[in-house]
Amino acid sequence: MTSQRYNFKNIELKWQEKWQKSMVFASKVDKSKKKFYCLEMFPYPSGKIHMGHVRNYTIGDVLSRYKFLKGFNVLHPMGWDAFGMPAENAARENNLDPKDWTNKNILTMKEQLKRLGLSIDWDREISTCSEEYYKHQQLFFLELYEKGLVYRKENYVNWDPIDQTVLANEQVIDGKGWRSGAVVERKKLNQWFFNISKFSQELLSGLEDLKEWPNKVKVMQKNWIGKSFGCEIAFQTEGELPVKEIKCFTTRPDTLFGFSFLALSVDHEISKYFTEDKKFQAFKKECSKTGTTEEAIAIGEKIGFKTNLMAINPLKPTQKVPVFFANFVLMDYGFGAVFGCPAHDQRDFDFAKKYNLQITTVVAPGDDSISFEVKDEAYSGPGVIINSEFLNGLKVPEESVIKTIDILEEKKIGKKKINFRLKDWGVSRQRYWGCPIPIAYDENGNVKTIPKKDLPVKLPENVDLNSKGNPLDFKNDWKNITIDGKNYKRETDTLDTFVCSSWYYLRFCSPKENNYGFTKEDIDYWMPVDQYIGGVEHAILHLLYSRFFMKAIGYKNKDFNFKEPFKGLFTQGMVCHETYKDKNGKWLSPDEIELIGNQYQKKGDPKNKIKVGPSESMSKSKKNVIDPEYIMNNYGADAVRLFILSDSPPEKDVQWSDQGMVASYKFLQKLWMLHNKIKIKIENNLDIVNDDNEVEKFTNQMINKITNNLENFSYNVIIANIYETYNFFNKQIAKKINSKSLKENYIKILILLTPAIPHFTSECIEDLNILGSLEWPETNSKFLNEDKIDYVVQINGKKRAILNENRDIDKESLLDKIKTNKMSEKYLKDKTINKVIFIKNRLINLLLNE
RNA sequence: GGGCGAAUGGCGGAACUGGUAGACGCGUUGGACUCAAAAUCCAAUAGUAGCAAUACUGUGAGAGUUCGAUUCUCUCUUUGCCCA
Repeated sequence: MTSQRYNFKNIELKWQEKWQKSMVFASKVDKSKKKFYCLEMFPYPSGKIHMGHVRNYTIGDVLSRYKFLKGFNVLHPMGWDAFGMPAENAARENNLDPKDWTNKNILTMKEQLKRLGLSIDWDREISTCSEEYYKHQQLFFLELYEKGLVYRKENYVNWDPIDQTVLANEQVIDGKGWRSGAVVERKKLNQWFFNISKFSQELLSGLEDLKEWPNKVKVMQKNWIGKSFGCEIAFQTEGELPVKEIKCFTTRPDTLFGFSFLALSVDHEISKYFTEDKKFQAFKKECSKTGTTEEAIAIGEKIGFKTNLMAINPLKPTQKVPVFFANFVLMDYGFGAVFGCPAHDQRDFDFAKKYNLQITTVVAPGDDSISFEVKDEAYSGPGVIINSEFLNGLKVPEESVIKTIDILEEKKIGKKKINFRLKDWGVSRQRYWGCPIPIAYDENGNVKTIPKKDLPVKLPENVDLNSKGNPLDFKNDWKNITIDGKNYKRETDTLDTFVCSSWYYLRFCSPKENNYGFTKEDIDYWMPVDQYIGGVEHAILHLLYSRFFMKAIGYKNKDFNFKEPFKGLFTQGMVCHETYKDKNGKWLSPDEIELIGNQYQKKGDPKNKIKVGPSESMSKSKKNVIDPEYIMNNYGADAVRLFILSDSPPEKDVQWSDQGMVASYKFLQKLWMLHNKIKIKIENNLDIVNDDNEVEKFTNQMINKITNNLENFSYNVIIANIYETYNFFNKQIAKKINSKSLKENYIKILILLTPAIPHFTSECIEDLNILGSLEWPETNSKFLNEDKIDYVVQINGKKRAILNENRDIDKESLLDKIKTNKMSEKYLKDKTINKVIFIKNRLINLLLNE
């Protein structure tokens, strides 16, 4: 006798053990079957899983299980993005080894993920901090170096002068170090770069082939790559310095008659003539205080340092304008020099106002505004060129830019040029907990690659994490090496963790291959990833870097036969919760408060009234988190899966609701009761009725609905479909019903529910003694179309009646039916029908003469 | 400032290529069971008027296309995200 209560604790554990033992989710290359590679972004092992993980992996699991039941050979792996700063910080705070901290977290989180009942092939588990993983990455680094895609150059970093360490952008808060509070300086360091900009055009064009990517992600990448069409102009200069010309890149050569100054980056090569100039050095230091982001430059005050050089307007040689160094010009855009046209660029406008430079309007908004003059702010919109001699009248922007470039080329003043905003990828991190770079330097600082046979370069253990700066710098026994009898010092920077995540999807195809990161046979079969699922926060960097990595590996590699790693991309929304602050403005977590009447107060402290804030993405800092482990222990994995899928479409944010969670739990209990009732009817062969196809019809319609909703990622609607199914069967079961048909269709229904609530349906199927493998049910189209249809009858476009009539009825017959219906008395009496609009099997609209 | 979305009951959200707006869930209300409560079950639930059948209004605001618009076009408002 089945128990009346659904005991999720025993049942979920039982099935998780069964799945693991029988290795149902183990995947191997099988060319006779169609493959499906489903990948969710792998987690950072921060300690415990959070609701965001639950949502991400539940979505992926629904898809994997569906494809599995559809007969695909599914690859659904999981691993750990295990290098990175939090481990180093946590280890320092708790006096631990980052490795131990990380591995402990991995064990915890793996258990939690298993507890969710995911259909993961755990045999393919990888961890990026293991030598088995990063040794291949070091080999890739050397290969890319050989192909000329890796190079070293000096670049600015955020430098914390107290901690003597390099800070990541997110560690700089209001211009100060997050830990020390010291004012952050810009400092130049030698760093390694991946030449991603070499592929700018390819990365841009490749977006067009990504048909199954959300458009917004493609737009974001496109903007990030930032292709602009413009012109390179060499300005002749006069002055006391031995400088004859300065090259600029501009997208607005058409505003050249509005030229009023030339601005250089403080790192421009001309700055070498100012190394002795104390005022310039002070100015340069001042510039280093403003951030390097484009936004900081746009908001910050524009300051300049006037040189004694004058630049000549190539289109109007009588005009000579001053040359400045300015803080808003960056060396890595164009040539580190821009020409200033204050009337039509707000940045230039602000600068010109400050230094009292000429502002000449050269674009007017329309033909009728030739006398237009820029006054309080720059005008950057469309219009026509004015005040520009032979350029006058050109339409901005569609003809002005191109025609001006033609003229400049003809006069041999400028050259057409395409510029990309995308900069090369700096991969050096002055950190311990990362993949070592397989490079050493001789005593003169020359680069020596570590011989491939000596890989991996292992990350040393027992380092002193409390030292200032990068601990590897102080690890002399590791740092000093000899290669072929010569002494070298190792590179002590480690690789950006984005490198690790740029190829992990390949490693999942060949997780145990020892000689190389993957085998060709494996990736030829499994790649590309058919569906990649993760947060939109990775829309730019991670996805762009991964696409680059694919191209870099394929570069000069004839064997390589695919270009894009992720065929389909799905970006899921976040899990949100209200925020709570107590009377002192301190954040409180949901379990620290209680509702008394209409007012929240702190538990055990009735005087402490709580202010409820808006719902925001769950975050530790705001304490608005719900612990998945607590939820799983109290309600079970299937109930959490059901809830997390139910309330919002997966691509949108979902609002956590305790009531919704409880409702999902209760629903499973109800579903279990229903199962028991159905089971009794089936087993006892009750109610043998011959003429009963209601159940069959409903089931077939539901197969159709759920299948379509699965294909469209409408997972929230699937949950509604499950509720509908319950409501239907719960009504049917009270009636006399054909047991044989009930059994056949109920099994199909259980399969339909499996992607969402796999433990539950597995238990039900076993409970009915159904043996053998299960397949996704096919729709019998004969049940999809009802024999009778509710026809909407509209009079002058307004719904007036619904007639239940035969399918495929023709216009005239339907009209006859209407005329004999009682409604005609009310609406059609004394009126003439002017026109009839008839949509087959749907609607009829009668237009009357009033 | 630019780009891309979004706006539907008290709430989360459904609605295939324009064709019955509000599926499904939450909440609320009423009822059953109970000494009572919880749990469970049943019913109602966009608004207005009406005992009711029913009628009118209604998908952020305004216009347009159409026999017909939540859906398509334009303008505006609010809001989210990304870039600046």
